[in-house]
Amino acid sequence: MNIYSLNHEIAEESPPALLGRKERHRLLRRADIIKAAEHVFALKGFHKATIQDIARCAQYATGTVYLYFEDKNSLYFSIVEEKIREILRILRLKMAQVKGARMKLEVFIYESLYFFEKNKDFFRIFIQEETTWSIKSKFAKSIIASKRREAFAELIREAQAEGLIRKDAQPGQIKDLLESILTSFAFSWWQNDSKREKDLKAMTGIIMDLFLNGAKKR
Amino acid sequence: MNIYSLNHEIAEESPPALLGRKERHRLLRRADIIKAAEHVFALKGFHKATIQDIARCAQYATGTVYLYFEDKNSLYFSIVEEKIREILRILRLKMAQVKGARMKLEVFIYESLYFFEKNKDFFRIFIQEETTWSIKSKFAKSIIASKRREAFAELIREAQAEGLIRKDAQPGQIKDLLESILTSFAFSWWQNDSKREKDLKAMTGIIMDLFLNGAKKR
DNA sequence: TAAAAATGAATGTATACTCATAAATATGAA
DNA sequence: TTCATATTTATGAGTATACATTCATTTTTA
Repeated sequence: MNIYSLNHEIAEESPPALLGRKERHRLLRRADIIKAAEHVFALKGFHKATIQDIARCAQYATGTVYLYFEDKNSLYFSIVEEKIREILRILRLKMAQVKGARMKLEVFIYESLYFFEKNKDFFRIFIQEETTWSIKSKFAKSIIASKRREAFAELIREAQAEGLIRKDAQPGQIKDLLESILTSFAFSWWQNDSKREKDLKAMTGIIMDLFLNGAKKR
Repeated sequence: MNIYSLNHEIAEESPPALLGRKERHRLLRRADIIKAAEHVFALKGFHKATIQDIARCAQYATGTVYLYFEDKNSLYFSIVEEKIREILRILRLKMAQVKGARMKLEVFIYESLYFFEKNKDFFRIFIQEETTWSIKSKFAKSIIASKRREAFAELIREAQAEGLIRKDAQPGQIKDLLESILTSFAFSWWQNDSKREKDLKAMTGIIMDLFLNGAKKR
Protein backbone atom coordinates (compact mmCIF):
# COMPACT_ATOMS: atom_id res chain seq x y z
CA MET A 1 0.00 0.00 0.00
CA ASN A 2 1.28 3.43 -0.89
CA ILE A 3 -0.04 6.88 -0.23
CA TYR A 4 -1.87 7.05 -3.53
CA SER A 5 -4.14 4.19 -2.69
CA LEU A 6 -5.78 6.08 0.11
CA ASN A 7 -9.45 6.47 -0.53
CA HIS A 8 -10.42 9.79 -1.99
CA GLU A 9 -14.04 9.66 -0.99
CA ILE A 10 -14.27 11.51 2.25
CA ALA A 11 -17.39 12.06 4.28
CA GLU A 12 -18.69 15.56 4.57
CA GLU A 13 -17.67 17.52 7.59
CA SER A 14 -21.15 18.16 8.92
CA PRO A 15 -23.65 15.54 7.79
CA PRO A 16 -26.64 17.51 6.49
CA ALA A 17 -28.87 14.70 7.68
CA LEU A 18 -28.88 16.30 11.08
CA LEU A 19 -30.65 19.31 9.66
CA GLY A 20 -34.30 19.50 8.79
CA ARG A 21 -35.44 18.74 5.26
CA LYS A 22 -36.01 22.37 4.43
CA GLU A 23 -32.68 23.50 5.65
CA ARG A 24 -31.04 20.71 3.70
CA HIS A 25 -32.80 21.72 0.50
CA ARG A 26 -31.81 25.27 1.13
CA LEU A 27 -28.19 24.24 1.38
CA LEU A 28 -28.44 22.36 -1.88
CA ARG A 29 -29.73 25.42 -3.68
CA ARG A 30 -27.05 27.46 -2.04
CA ALA A 31 -24.48 24.99 -3.27
CA ASP A 32 -25.81 25.34 -6.82
CA ILE A 33 -25.16 29.02 -6.67
CA ILE A 34 -21.73 28.60 -5.16
CA LYS A 35 -20.77 26.20 -7.89
CA ALA A 36 -21.91 28.56 -10.60
CA ALA A 37 -20.21 31.48 -8.92
CA GLU A 38 -16.99 29.51 -8.63
CA HIS A 39 -17.07 28.95 -12.34
CA VAL A 40 -17.91 32.49 -13.32
CA PHE A 41 -15.46 34.10 -10.90
CA ALA A 42 -12.71 31.84 -12.14
CA LEU A 43 -13.52 32.65 -15.72
CA LYS A 44 -13.95 36.40 -15.48
CA GLY A 45 -12.38 37.46 -12.23
CA PHE A 46 -14.19 39.11 -9.38
CA HIS A 47 -14.97 42.44 -10.94
CA LYS A 48 -15.99 41.39 -14.41
CA ALA A 49 -18.23 38.63 -13.13
CA THR A 50 -21.74 40.01 -12.71
CA ILE A 51 -24.43 38.66 -10.45
CA GLN A 52 -26.51 38.17 -13.56
CA ASP A 53 -23.82 35.97 -15.07
CA ILE A 54 -23.76 33.87 -11.96
CA ALA A 55 -27.53 33.66 -11.66
CA ARG A 56 -27.90 32.69 -15.30
CA CYS A 57 -25.21 30.06 -14.93
CA ALA A 58 -27.01 28.62 -11.91
CA GLN A 59 -30.34 28.90 -13.73
CA TYR A 60 -31.85 31.32 -11.29
CA ALA A 61 -32.95 34.91 -11.59
CA THR A 62 -30.74 37.70 -10.36
CA GLY A 63 -32.68 38.35 -7.21
CA THR A 64 -32.54 34.77 -6.08
CA VAL A 65 -28.84 34.99 -5.44
CA TYR A 66 -29.59 37.55 -2.77
CA LEU A 67 -31.85 35.13 -0.96
CA TYR A 68 -28.80 33.02 -0.26
CA PHE A 69 -25.99 35.51 0.04
CA GLU A 70 -25.70 38.92 1.59
CA ASP A 71 -23.94 40.45 -1.38
CA LYS A 72 -21.33 39.80 -4.05
CA ASN A 73 -18.44 40.00 -1.64
CA SER A 74 -19.81 37.52 0.81
CA LEU A 75 -20.61 35.14 -2.03
CA TYR A 76 -17.01 35.37 -3.12
CA PHE A 77 -15.62 34.82 0.33
CA SER A 78 -17.95 31.94 0.98
CA ILE A 79 -16.31 30.13 -1.89
CA VAL A 80 -12.81 30.76 -0.68
CA GLU A 81 -13.69 29.90 2.89
CA GLU A 82 -15.46 26.68 2.09
CA LYS A 83 -12.80 25.40 -0.25
CA ILE A 84 -9.95 26.19 2.07
CA ARG A 85 -11.83 24.50 4.86
CA GLU A 86 -12.32 21.48 2.64
CA ILE A 87 -8.73 21.08 1.54
CA LEU A 88 -7.53 21.69 5.05
CA ARG A 89 -9.78 18.90 6.30
CA ILE A 90 -8.53 16.55 3.61
CA LEU A 91 -4.88 17.37 4.21
CA ARG A 92 -5.18 16.87 7.96
CA LEU A 93 -6.99 13.59 7.51
CA LYS A 94 -4.62 12.18 4.93
CA MET A 95 -1.51 13.30 6.69
CA ALA A 96 -2.69 11.68 9.88
CA GLN A 97 -2.84 8.38 8.02
CA VAL A 98 0.89 8.18 7.37
CA LYS A 99 3.97 8.23 9.55
CA GLY A 100 7.05 10.36 9.18
CA ALA A 101 7.68 13.80 7.80
CA ARG A 102 8.73 12.60 4.37
CA MET A 103 5.52 10.73 3.76
CA LYS A 104 3.45 13.50 5.22
CA LEU A 105 5.16 15.88 2.85
CA GLU A 106 4.47 13.59 -0.07
CA VAL A 107 0.84 13.31 0.92
CA PHE A 108 0.65 17.06 1.30
CA ILE A 109 1.91 17.66 -2.21
CA TYR A 110 -0.11 14.91 -3.82
CA GLU A 111 -3.36 15.84 -2.17
CA SER A 112 -2.88 19.50 -2.91
CA LEU A 113 -2.39 18.75 -6.59
CA TYR A 114 -5.30 16.37 -6.59
CA PHE A 115 -7.53 18.94 -5.00
CA PHE A 116 -6.46 21.62 -7.45
CA GLU A 117 -7.21 19.28 -10.29
CA LYS A 118 -10.65 18.49 -8.96
CA ASN A 119 -11.33 22.16 -8.32
CA LYS A 120 -9.80 23.96 -11.25
CA ASP A 121 -12.21 26.84 -10.97
CA PHE A 122 -11.29 27.33 -7.39
CA PHE A 123 -7.61 27.08 -8.20
CA ARG A 124 -7.80 30.13 -10.41
CA ILE A 125 -9.53 31.98 -7.65
CA PHE A 126 -7.02 30.75 -5.11
CA ILE A 127 -3.91 32.00 -6.83
CA GLN A 128 -5.57 35.33 -7.32
CA GLU A 129 -6.52 35.35 -3.69
CA GLU A 130 -2.99 34.64 -2.61
CA THR A 131 -1.65 37.67 -4.37
CA THR A 132 -4.44 40.14 -4.55
CA TRP A 133 -4.16 42.99 -2.20
CA SER A 134 -7.19 44.59 -0.69
CA ILE A 135 -9.20 41.44 -0.51
CA LYS A 136 -6.14 39.68 0.73
CA SER A 137 -6.17 41.48 4.02
CA LYS A 138 -9.71 40.39 4.81
CA PHE A 139 -8.91 36.87 3.80
CA ALA A 140 -5.60 36.73 5.60
CA LYS A 141 -7.30 37.68 8.83
CA SER A 142 -9.92 34.98 8.52
CA ILE A 143 -9.87 32.10 10.94
CA ILE A 144 -9.71 29.46 8.28
CA ALA A 145 -6.70 31.02 6.59
CA SER A 146 -4.83 31.15 9.85
CA LYS A 147 -5.67 27.51 10.51
CA ARG A 148 -4.22 26.64 7.14
CA ARG A 149 -1.02 28.50 7.94
CA GLU A 150 -0.88 26.70 11.25
CA ALA A 151 -1.17 23.27 9.66
CA PHE A 152 1.51 24.26 7.20
CA ALA A 153 3.85 25.46 9.92
CA GLU A 154 3.29 22.24 11.83
CA LEU A 155 4.37 20.16 8.86
CA ILE A 156 7.54 22.18 8.43
CA ARG A 157 8.37 22.06 12.12
CA GLU A 158 7.92 18.32 12.21
CA ALA A 159 10.11 17.87 9.16
CA GLN A 160 12.79 20.00 10.71
CA ALA A 161 12.62 18.16 14.00
CA GLU A 162 12.95 14.83 12.24
CA GLY A 163 16.01 16.04 10.39
CA LEU A 164 14.47 15.89 6.95
CA ILE A 165 14.58 19.61 6.37
CA ARG A 166 17.41 22.01 7.10
CA LYS A 167 17.15 24.20 10.14
CA ASP A 168 19.32 27.02 8.84
CA ALA A 169 16.36 28.62 7.11
CA GLN A 170 13.33 30.18 8.67
CA PRO A 171 10.23 27.98 8.63
CA GLY A 172 8.40 30.80 6.89
CA GLN A 173 10.91 30.69 4.08
CA ILE A 174 10.58 26.95 3.68
CA LYS A 175 6.84 27.37 3.60
CA ASP A 176 7.12 30.05 0.91
CA LEU A 177 9.42 27.81 -1.07
CA LEU A 178 7.08 24.85 -0.98
CA GLU A 179 4.06 26.96 -1.73
CA SER A 180 5.88 28.59 -4.65
CA ILE A 181 6.79 25.27 -6.14
CA LEU A 182 3.33 23.90 -5.71
CA THR A 183 1.49 26.78 -7.29
CA SER A 184 3.97 27.29 -10.06
CA PHE A 185 3.79 23.64 -11.06
CA ALA A 186 0.09 23.32 -10.65
CA PHE A 187 -0.32 26.45 -12.71
CA SER A 188 1.75 25.43 -15.69
CA TRP A 189 0.65 21.85 -15.51
CA TRP A 190 -2.92 22.94 -15.57
CA GLN A 191 -2.37 25.30 -18.48
CA ASN A 192 -1.21 22.47 -20.66
CA ASP A 193 -3.70 19.71 -20.56
CA SER A 194 -2.08 16.54 -19.38
CA LYS A 195 -3.98 15.93 -16.23
CA ARG A 196 -4.40 12.23 -15.85
CA GLU A 197 -3.93 10.52 -12.55
CA LYS A 198 -0.67 9.08 -13.78
CA ASP A 199 0.84 12.51 -14.25
CA LEU A 200 -0.25 13.44 -10.80
CA LYS A 201 2.03 10.87 -9.24
CA ALA A 202 4.92 11.74 -11.49
CA MET A 203 4.42 15.40 -10.72
CA THR A 204 4.47 14.70 -7.01
CA GLY A 205 7.82 13.03 -7.39
CA ILE A 206 9.28 15.89 -9.38
CA ILE A 207 8.08 18.44 -6.88
CA MET A 208 9.40 16.45 -3.92
CA ASP A 209 12.74 16.24 -5.66
CA LEU A 210 12.93 19.92 -6.55
CA PHE A 211 11.76 21.01 -3.15
CA LEU A 212 14.22 18.85 -1.26
CA ASN A 213 17.22 18.85 -3.59
CA GLY A 214 16.86 22.08 -5.48
CA ALA A 215 17.53 22.88 -9.11
CA LYS A 216 21.26 22.30 -9.02
CA LYS A 217 22.87 19.59 -11.08
CA ARG A 218 24.55 16.96 -8.95
CA MET B 1 34.69 43.62 -6.77
CA ASN B 2 31.49 41.69 -6.48
CA ILE B 3 28.19 41.88 -8.25
CA TYR B 4 26.70 44.26 -5.72
CA SER B 5 29.18 46.99 -6.44
CA LEU B 6 27.89 47.43 -9.96
CA ASN B 7 26.62 50.91 -10.46
CA HIS B 8 22.90 51.27 -10.18
CA GLU B 9 22.58 54.52 -12.04
CA ILE B 10 21.77 53.61 -15.56
CA ALA B 11 21.23 55.99 -18.43
CA GLU B 12 17.77 56.26 -19.90
CA GLU B 13 17.08 54.22 -22.96
CA SER B 14 16.07 57.03 -25.28
CA PRO B 15 17.61 60.38 -24.32
CA PRO B 16 14.75 62.91 -24.35
CA ALA B 17 17.24 65.59 -25.37
CA LEU B 18 16.75 64.59 -28.98
CA LEU B 19 13.15 65.75 -28.82
CA GLY B 20 11.94 69.31 -29.00
CA ARG B 21 11.29 71.27 -25.83
CA LYS B 22 7.54 70.93 -26.10
CA GLU B 23 7.60 67.22 -26.65
CA ARG B 24 9.99 66.87 -23.73
CA HIS B 25 7.69 68.79 -21.44
CA ARG B 26 4.81 66.73 -22.62
CA LEU B 27 6.68 63.60 -21.65
CA LEU B 28 7.40 65.00 -18.22
CA ARG B 29 3.74 65.69 -17.59
CA ARG B 30 2.92 62.27 -18.89
CA ALA B 31 5.44 60.82 -16.47
CA ASP B 32 3.78 62.68 -13.59
CA ILE B 33 0.55 60.99 -14.39
CA ILE B 34 2.15 57.61 -14.77
CA LYS B 35 3.80 57.93 -11.41
CA ALA B 36 0.55 58.88 -9.73
CA ALA B 37 -1.29 56.11 -11.50
CA GLU B 38 1.33 53.61 -10.43
CA HIS B 39 0.76 54.60 -6.86
CA VAL B 40 -3.01 54.56 -6.98
CA PHE B 41 -3.27 51.32 -8.94
CA ALA B 42 -0.91 49.65 -6.51
CA LEU B 43 -2.88 50.90 -3.57
CA LYS B 44 -6.37 50.14 -4.77
CA GLY B 45 -6.04 47.71 -7.61
CA PHE B 46 -7.15 48.36 -11.15
CA HIS B 47 -10.88 48.41 -10.66
CA LYS B 48 -11.14 50.41 -7.46
CA ALA B 49 -8.71 53.02 -8.64
CA THR B 50 -10.63 55.83 -10.33
CA ILE B 51 -9.34 58.30 -12.87
CA GLN B 52 -10.27 61.01 -10.43
CA ASP B 53 -8.06 59.44 -7.76
CA ILE B 54 -5.19 59.36 -10.18
CA ALA B 55 -5.76 62.88 -11.43
CA ARG B 56 -6.00 64.23 -7.92
CA CYS B 57 -2.83 62.42 -6.94
CA ALA B 58 -1.02 63.88 -9.93
CA GLN B 59 -2.56 67.29 -9.17
CA TYR B 60 -4.44 67.50 -12.42
CA ALA B 61 -8.11 67.57 -13.26
CA THR B 62 -9.84 64.45 -14.42
CA GLY B 63 -10.00 65.44 -18.05
CA THR B 64 -6.30 66.13 -18.26
CA VAL B 65 -5.47 62.48 -17.91
CA TYR B 66 -7.24 61.92 -21.21
CA LEU B 67 -4.94 64.36 -22.96
CA TYR B 68 -2.11 61.96 -22.29
CA PHE B 69 -3.73 58.56 -22.36
CA GLU B 70 -6.39 57.00 -24.50
CA ASP B 71 -8.28 55.53 -21.60
CA LYS B 72 -7.88 53.81 -18.24
CA ASN B 73 -6.72 50.57 -19.76
CA SER B 74 -4.02 52.07 -21.86
CA LEU B 75 -2.79 54.07 -18.89
CA TYR B 76 -2.54 50.88 -16.91
CA PHE B 77 -0.72 48.99 -19.63
CA SER B 78 1.62 51.87 -20.23
CA ILE B 79 2.84 51.43 -16.71
CA VAL B 80 3.32 47.73 -17.01
CA GLU B 81 4.99 48.07 -20.39
CA GLU B 82 7.40 50.75 -19.35
CA LYS B 83 8.45 49.06 -16.15
CA ILE B 84 8.93 45.70 -17.73
CA ARG B 85 10.98 47.35 -20.45
CA GLU B 86 13.05 49.04 -17.79
CA ILE B 87 13.80 45.99 -15.70
CA LEU B 88 14.52 43.98 -18.81
CA ARG B 89 17.05 46.59 -19.89
CA ILE B 90 18.69 46.56 -16.48
CA LEU B 91 18.79 42.79 -16.25
CA ARG B 92 20.34 42.42 -19.69
CA LEU B 93 22.91 45.09 -18.98
CA LYS B 94 23.93 43.76 -15.59
CA MET B 95 24.01 40.16 -16.65
CA ALA B 96 26.25 41.04 -19.55
CA GLN B 97 28.75 42.45 -17.07
CA VAL B 98 29.46 39.12 -15.40
CA LYS B 99 30.67 35.75 -16.59
CA GLY B 100 29.18 32.37 -15.91
CA ALA B 101 25.68 31.16 -15.26
CA ARG B 102 26.00 31.22 -11.50
CA MET B 103 26.92 34.86 -11.36
CA LYS B 104 24.34 35.74 -13.95
CA LEU B 105 21.76 33.99 -11.85
CA GLU B 106 22.88 35.86 -8.77
CA VAL B 107 22.74 39.14 -10.62
CA PHE B 108 19.32 38.26 -11.92
CA ILE B 109 17.96 37.63 -8.46
CA TYR B 110 19.65 40.59 -6.86
CA GLU B 111 18.64 43.07 -9.50
CA SER B 112 15.10 41.82 -9.56
CA LEU B 113 14.80 42.29 -5.83
CA TYR B 114 16.47 45.67 -6.05
CA PHE B 115 14.11 46.77 -8.76
CA PHE B 116 11.10 45.56 -6.84
CA GLU B 117 12.27 47.45 -3.82
CA LYS B 118 12.75 50.64 -5.79
CA ASN B 119 9.41 50.16 -7.46
CA LYS B 120 7.16 48.84 -4.77
CA ASP B 121 4.10 50.32 -6.38
CA PHE B 122 4.87 48.56 -9.58
CA PHE B 123 5.63 45.34 -7.77
CA ARG B 124 2.11 45.20 -6.38
CA ILE B 125 0.77 45.72 -9.85
CA PHE B 126 3.14 43.16 -11.28
CA ILE B 127 2.16 40.27 -9.07
CA GLN B 128 -1.46 41.00 -9.71
CA GLU B 129 -0.76 41.09 -13.40
CA GLU B 130 1.13 37.84 -13.38
CA THR B 131 -1.68 35.91 -11.82
CA THR B 132 -4.90 37.78 -12.21
CA TRP B 133 -5.21 38.63 -15.84
CA SER B 134 -2.97 35.69 -16.45
CA ILE B 135 -2.88 34.13 -19.82
CA LYS B 136 -5.50 35.89 -21.78
CA SER B 137 -4.39 39.36 -20.85
CA LYS B 138 -3.14 41.93 -23.27
CA PHE B 139 -0.06 41.99 -21.15
CA ALA B 140 0.86 38.37 -21.58
CA LYS B 141 0.62 38.78 -25.31
CA SER B 142 2.60 41.98 -25.42
CA ILE B 143 5.93 42.02 -27.14
CA ILE B 144 7.78 43.30 -24.14
CA ALA B 145 6.48 40.59 -21.85
CA SER B 146 7.48 37.92 -24.31
CA LYS B 147 10.92 39.46 -24.60
CA ARG B 148 11.24 39.24 -20.86
CA ARG B 149 10.26 35.60 -20.86
CA GLU B 150 12.75 35.01 -23.60
CA ALA B 151 15.61 36.57 -21.65
CA PHE B 152 14.59 34.49 -18.69
CA ALA B 153 14.53 31.27 -20.68
CA GLU B 154 17.94 32.12 -22.07
CA LEU B 155 19.39 32.38 -18.60
CA ILE B 156 18.04 29.00 -17.64
CA ARG B 157 19.24 27.40 -20.85
CA GLU B 158 22.70 28.80 -20.31
CA ALA B 159 22.76 27.53 -16.75
CA GLN B 160 21.74 24.11 -17.92
CA ALA B 161 24.34 24.09 -20.67
CA GLU B 162 27.04 25.04 -18.21
CA GLY B 163 26.02 22.25 -15.88
CA LEU B 164 24.84 24.49 -13.06
CA ILE B 165 21.23 23.47 -13.31
CA ARG B 166 19.87 19.98 -13.75
CA LYS B 167 18.62 19.00 -17.15
CA ASP B 168 16.06 16.49 -16.00
CA ALA B 169 13.44 19.20 -15.69
CA GLN B 170 11.94 21.28 -18.42
CA PRO B 171 13.43 24.76 -18.73
CA GLY B 172 9.96 26.21 -18.59
CA GLN B 173 9.35 24.57 -15.26
CA ILE B 174 12.58 25.84 -13.79
CA LYS B 175 11.85 29.29 -15.10
CA ASP B 176 8.36 29.30 -13.59
CA LEU B 177 9.78 28.00 -10.36
CA LEU B 178 12.41 30.69 -10.06
CA GLU B 179 9.92 33.38 -10.92
CA SER B 180 7.50 32.07 -8.36
CA ILE B 181 10.15 31.91 -5.67
CA LEU B 182 11.33 35.38 -6.46
CA THR B 183 7.96 37.02 -6.25
CA SER B 184 6.84 35.08 -3.24
CA PHE B 185 10.00 35.89 -1.30
CA ALA B 186 9.93 39.49 -2.37
CA PHE B 187 6.33 39.64 -1.31
CA SER B 188 6.71 38.34 2.20
CA TRP B 189 10.02 40.11 2.68
CA TRP B 190 8.46 43.36 1.72
CA GLN B 191 5.45 42.85 3.94
CA ASN B 192 7.66 42.80 6.95
CA ASP B 193 9.72 45.92 6.95
CA SER B 194 13.36 45.04 6.86
CA LYS B 195 14.30 46.49 3.55
CA ARG B 196 17.77 47.84 3.89
CA GLU B 197 20.42 47.21 1.29
CA LYS B 198 22.11 44.77 3.62
CA ASP B 199 19.08 42.52 3.69
CA LEU B 200 18.94 42.60 -0.06
CA LYS B 201 22.25 40.80 -0.29
CA ALA B 202 21.32 38.33 2.39
CA MET B 203 18.03 37.64 0.69
CA THR B 204 19.78 37.03 -2.61
CA GLY B 205 21.98 34.47 -0.91
CA ILE B 206 19.05 32.71 0.69
CA ILE B 207 17.13 32.52 -2.54
CA MET B 208 20.15 31.25 -4.47
CA ASP B 209 20.73 28.63 -1.83
CA LEU B 210 17.15 27.43 -1.59
CA PHE B 211 16.64 27.49 -5.32
CA LEU B 212 19.80 25.54 -6.07
CA ASN B 213 20.11 23.24 -3.07
CA GLY B 214 16.56 22.80 -1.92
CA ALA B 215 15.21 22.39 1.56
CA LYS B 216 16.79 19.10 2.54
CA LYS B 217 19.14 18.82 5.44
CA ARG B 218 22.62 17.76 4.36
C1' DT C 1 -3.59 88.00 -29.33
C1' DA C 2 -3.21 83.29 -30.88
C1' DA C 3 -2.28 78.60 -29.62
C1' DA C 4 -1.87 75.11 -26.28
C1' DA C 5 -3.15 73.08 -22.10
C1' DA C 6 -6.15 72.36 -18.31
C1' DT C 7 -10.60 72.24 -16.26
C1' DG C 8 -14.64 69.94 -14.16
C1' DA C 9 -19.62 69.85 -14.86
C1' DA C 10 -22.42 67.03 -17.66
C1' DT C 11 -23.41 62.61 -20.05
C1' DG C 12 -23.90 57.87 -20.71
C1' DT C 13 -23.40 53.32 -19.18
C1' DA C 14 -22.91 49.46 -16.36
C1' DT C 15 -24.31 46.88 -12.62
C1' DA C 16 -25.11 45.83 -7.60
C1' DC C 17 -28.99 45.46 -5.15
C1' DT C 18 -34.31 45.96 -3.96
C1' DC C 19 -38.99 44.84 -3.85
C1' DA C 20 -43.69 44.31 -5.44
C1' DT C 21 -45.52 40.50 -7.72
C1' DA C 22 -45.87 35.76 -9.34
C1' DA C 23 -45.03 30.91 -9.06
C1' DA C 24 -44.28 26.90 -6.52
C1' DT C 25 -44.88 24.18 -2.70
C1' DA C 26 -46.70 22.72 1.73
C1' DT C 27 -50.58 22.03 4.77
C1' DG C 28 -54.57 19.88 6.55
C1' DA C 29 -59.71 19.83 6.66
C1' DA C 30 -63.30 17.68 4.17
C1' DT D 1 -57.46 12.27 -2.80
C1' DT D 2 -58.87 17.01 -3.42
C1' DC D 3 -58.89 21.63 -2.91
C1' DA D 4 -58.60 26.11 -0.62
C1' DT D 5 -55.30 28.54 1.86
C1' DA D 6 -50.87 29.73 3.74
C1' DT D 7 -46.12 29.84 3.37
C1' DT D 8 -42.06 29.69 1.10
C1' DT D 9 -39.30 30.65 -2.87
C1' DA D 10 -38.33 32.81 -7.33
C1' DT D 11 -38.66 36.54 -10.51
C1' DG D 12 -36.85 40.46 -13.16
C1' DA D 13 -38.09 45.20 -13.98
C1' DG D 14 -36.80 49.16 -11.55
C1' DT D 15 -33.65 52.12 -8.51
C1' DA D 16 -29.54 54.08 -6.99
C1' DT D 17 -24.87 54.73 -7.47
C1' DA D 18 -20.46 54.90 -9.14
C1' DC D 19 -17.45 56.01 -12.61
C1' DA D 20 -15.27 56.35 -17.35
C1' DT D 21 -15.29 59.52 -20.78
C1' DT D 22 -16.43 63.99 -23.26
C1' DC D 23 -16.36 68.78 -24.43
C1' DA D 24 -17.60 73.65 -24.01
C1' DT D 25 -15.22 76.92 -21.36
C1' DT D 26 -11.33 78.92 -18.86
C1' DT D 27 -6.51 79.50 -17.88
C1' DT D 28 -1.80 79.48 -19.13
C1' DT D 29 1.89 79.98 -22.22
C1' DA D 30 4.00 81.57 -26.51
